[in-house]
Amino acid sequence: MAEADPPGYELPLLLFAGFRSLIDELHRELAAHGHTEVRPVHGFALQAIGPYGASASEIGRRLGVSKQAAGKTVDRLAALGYVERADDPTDARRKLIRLTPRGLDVLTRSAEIFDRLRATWVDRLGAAQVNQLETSLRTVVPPTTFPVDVPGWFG
Amino acid sequence: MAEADPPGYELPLLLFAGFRSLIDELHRELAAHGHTEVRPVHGFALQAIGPYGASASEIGRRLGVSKQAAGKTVDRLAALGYVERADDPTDARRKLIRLTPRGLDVLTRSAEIFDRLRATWVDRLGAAQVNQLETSLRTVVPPTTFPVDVPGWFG
DNA sequence: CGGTTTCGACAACCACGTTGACCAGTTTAC
DNA sequence: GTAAACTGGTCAACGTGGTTGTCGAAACCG
Repeated sequence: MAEADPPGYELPLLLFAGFRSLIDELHRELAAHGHTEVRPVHGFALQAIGPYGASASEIGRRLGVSKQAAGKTVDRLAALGYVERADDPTDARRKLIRLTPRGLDVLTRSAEIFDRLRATWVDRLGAAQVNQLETSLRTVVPPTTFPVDVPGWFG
Repeated sequence: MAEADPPGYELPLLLFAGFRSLIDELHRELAAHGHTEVRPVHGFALQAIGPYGASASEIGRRLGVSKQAAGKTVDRLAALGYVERADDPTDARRKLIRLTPRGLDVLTRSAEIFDRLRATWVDRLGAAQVNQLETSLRTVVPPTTFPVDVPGWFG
């Protein structure tokens, strides 16, 4: 006979709880390495800036928010010492946002931490299950909302 | 040799994209049924209120936010017509927050929509895969952060 | 009874998003 | 080459969802 399917609302809850547990753990670890002020939103922004820098408008487009919102986030990241603004010699309007060493540090550390976190999932589920989980998700998530285009939808 | 594991950051991104795609679709459908103003946060709050009602402080505790924040959310939900405040005859301090028919409607509709959404995942992945995905997640998410205790972490 | 706790509300504040407006600088079209 | 159109960054006003602190009224408990 048919297996008793759980109610549909459990799926989003589980996805969210899984995501959240990873993000919470990430920020616990980051805080333990001196990055106590950085918040999930900042991580997405730093990722959007990337190693080569970007303009505020570009960041906004990558994140799916207005350039004004991106500008505010850059203000905040600059105040925290994660990025710095530099004039663009080829375009006097543009300000190039670049990661500081501290900003780069949070990015590389995040990558390490995520790798370690994934490894703990492999420990508990096995590599096959984790790969399966990833391929399953990859086939159902609409590619347009991936990889960035993240914030703003919650509030 | 070892299979090439994806970088660790892909896992949270996939989880989030999966969650987000479901929530986005939910709110598209709700909007199509007249619930155009309700936001994801409100859904969690309505769920926390439940069919028997709750006080604002209780809602705050269930959601993991302050009673003041819960009170503001209740204000908004009341303005949108999803809940109403009633005096508690057994405790003159308390105000009982109850779902209006409209509030109940959004909840029952959400349940239907989530069921339908899960069914589309089953169509694309097969029942076994979806069940597998759910059991995998169930084993790795810390039970303390489940099922509620949701908002406030992002901002 | 009196001390402590709890509920709901008010105020001030913060983080992060939105629009609209504006200037300065760059591109494009004629 | 100049005028028009577009683009980048910033300022202002506002909305929403959080926070803490304070407070009076009601309930609980010794």
